[in-house]
Amino acid sequence: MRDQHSFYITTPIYYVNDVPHIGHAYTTIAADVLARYWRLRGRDVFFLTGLDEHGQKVQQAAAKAGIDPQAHCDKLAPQFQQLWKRLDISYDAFIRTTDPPHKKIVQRYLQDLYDKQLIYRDSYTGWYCTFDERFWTEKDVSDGLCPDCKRPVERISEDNYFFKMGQYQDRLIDHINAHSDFIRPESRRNEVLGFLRTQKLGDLSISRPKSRLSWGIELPFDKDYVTYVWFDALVNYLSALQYKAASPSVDRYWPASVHLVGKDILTTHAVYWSTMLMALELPLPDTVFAHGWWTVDGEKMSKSRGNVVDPQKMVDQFGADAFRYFLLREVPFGQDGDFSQQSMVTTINNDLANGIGNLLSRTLTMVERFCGGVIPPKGSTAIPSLEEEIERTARELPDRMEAGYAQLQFRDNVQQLQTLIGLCDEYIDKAAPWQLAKKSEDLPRLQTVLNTTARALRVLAVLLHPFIPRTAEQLAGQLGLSFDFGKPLAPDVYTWTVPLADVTIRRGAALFPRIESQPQGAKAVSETPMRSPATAPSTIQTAAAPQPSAPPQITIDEFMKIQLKTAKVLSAERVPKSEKLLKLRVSLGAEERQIVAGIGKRYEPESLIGKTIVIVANLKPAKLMGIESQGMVLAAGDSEVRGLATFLEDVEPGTKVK
RNA sequence: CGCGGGGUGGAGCAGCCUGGUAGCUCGUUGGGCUCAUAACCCAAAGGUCAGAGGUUCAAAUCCUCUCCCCGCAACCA
Repeated sequence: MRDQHSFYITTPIYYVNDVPHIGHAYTTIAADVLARYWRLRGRDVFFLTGLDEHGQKVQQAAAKAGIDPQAHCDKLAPQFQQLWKRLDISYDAFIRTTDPPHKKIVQRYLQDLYDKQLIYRDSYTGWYCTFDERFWTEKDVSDGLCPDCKRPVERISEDNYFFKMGQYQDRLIDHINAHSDFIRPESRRNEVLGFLRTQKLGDLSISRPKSRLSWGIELPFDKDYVTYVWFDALVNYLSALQYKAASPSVDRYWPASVHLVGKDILTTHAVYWSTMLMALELPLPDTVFAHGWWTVDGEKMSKSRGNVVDPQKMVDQFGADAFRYFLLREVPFGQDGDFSQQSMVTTINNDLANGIGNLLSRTLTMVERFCGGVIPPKGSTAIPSLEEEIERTARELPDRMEAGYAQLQFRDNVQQLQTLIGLCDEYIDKAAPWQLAKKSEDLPRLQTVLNTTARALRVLAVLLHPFIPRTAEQLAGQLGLSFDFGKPLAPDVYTWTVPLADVTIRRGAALFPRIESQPQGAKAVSETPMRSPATAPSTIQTAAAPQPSAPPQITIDEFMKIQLKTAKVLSAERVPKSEKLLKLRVSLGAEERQIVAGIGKRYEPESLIGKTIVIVANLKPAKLMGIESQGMVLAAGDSEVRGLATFLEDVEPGTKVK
């Protein structure tokens, strides 16, 4: 079992078929900040990230591209690795679930559980969605469509292997209760506890027959099956230690200190992974931390909206450090946040350009001008109260930051640093070194002002490093110091007490130039998701990513099976308790129909009365929230209704439409 | 009565558990300074803390009800 000195942090392994977006970057940057901080403090850090490369979607995409799945993965993997490089992610290992050693280890664990009779075979019947790679219950499926992605589901009955997850329910509840830091933030912990207390935890299917899915890790005890993707993926946290790190690394690093995850995969980690570990008789991680999600300009991020934020673009435009800083400073870690270009620019200008950048700039200029470019020793006091406050703040800062990091409160930590910067600005203004420089008898006071500020900057360089590694190095360098941030810093660097004097500064470019133009919103930078000039010669093969497949062509006969008719809306009202359903009574001339339509978000019921619309007249009736719907209205838009089909002329109700 | 989160100066949030002068960031206005990246400093304006009722010497904070918003679930025939 790992000793307290070591620190093992992980990100989820990202699905290789995904295009990297702000969410991937967020988790990984947060992990990097922690890793960098604890390395500086001398802990034995192991930082793992990587890729999940198995599963149906990879298999399909590869088939489509006409290449081997492994080749497909090899093609896509670099887009993540390149991004991490640009963002200065200091991972210690990058795992890919197609690594042969990983596969072996997964198989070993599977065999182990099978031998202990914790995995058994049973038959299962259900509706299966190929796209989502999951089964749905009868209740979930409507009209043969997957409730999630709306693609057709298939009725599948097959034998599968199940992990006896259910038997660990009580033990898991006890564990969560006994370890207040196990699931964080607290609201998430309550959520999981609520789930475990009120629902019976079932067993977990951990296999897929090869006939359906071949791209996976073969079950060691049945060569006709591969393992279910989560079993494969979660084990990465353990397997990486066995072949990616210096031996004996399981002992050295397990259990993990922090699994960082997005809130969407909390259950998987808190429940599946925990029970798997229990079954394997291994200790559970110290903390599973679920962070929030980003919206973009107030809207959900999605491919169809075209507002996916491309981290590469952000780096091109603002630089890696500014992007890193913004993500962790904008929102308390754990909560959801909104990304907008505007707030990004504001933050960069205020905190980085006008804050730390400007403080360094003004300090160095004065050292140059008044002290010949050499940081002067401390002289006599200039403004005792402020000097004391700066010193006290700087002395307390390391401990406060450490507490913040222990709680993963990045934003608080950043704000602490801003406080010190603000104090220094105030101090400079009030002490007015440019006035002191005019009289030689004020020289000792001038020296104190510049020395105090330089010392604060030294502290800031070190404490800023985890967030903005490259800039921190420049900052130290311009101060005439050289820190090797790759290694643990001598403890005294953190202490205010160490004198700083007679160092020749090396003034350089502005740390963060101010951004003057007010760009047009985040969309401008995100609309071209790929192939920016900077992502360079398309080594990144985007064509291999899954494309929405074109619908098959139909014949005129097939179309004629659909009977479309005009209908006049007689009455309309909302379906109680539904979000978007309207109950319409329509006239088809001879007959009347009741239709339930999901257009209540776009239209008020009253506004529809008297309108002539188009309906599908021969659709099999169905019940929606208990109300029968005898047809369907035609409207533009996919998940979001954009407009209702109607006519320029007055048309008799019941007229055929084709 | 589906589950949960929330409504605090123009914007975004903290404070609420453990009642006692309403705080932060941004923005706005006025002033100062000139070392600095039109940066920095100071000051000011701006809030019936969603609404109503209750408990209390005292309520943003505790209790009850109402209204509204946002997730999730159900629903897009």
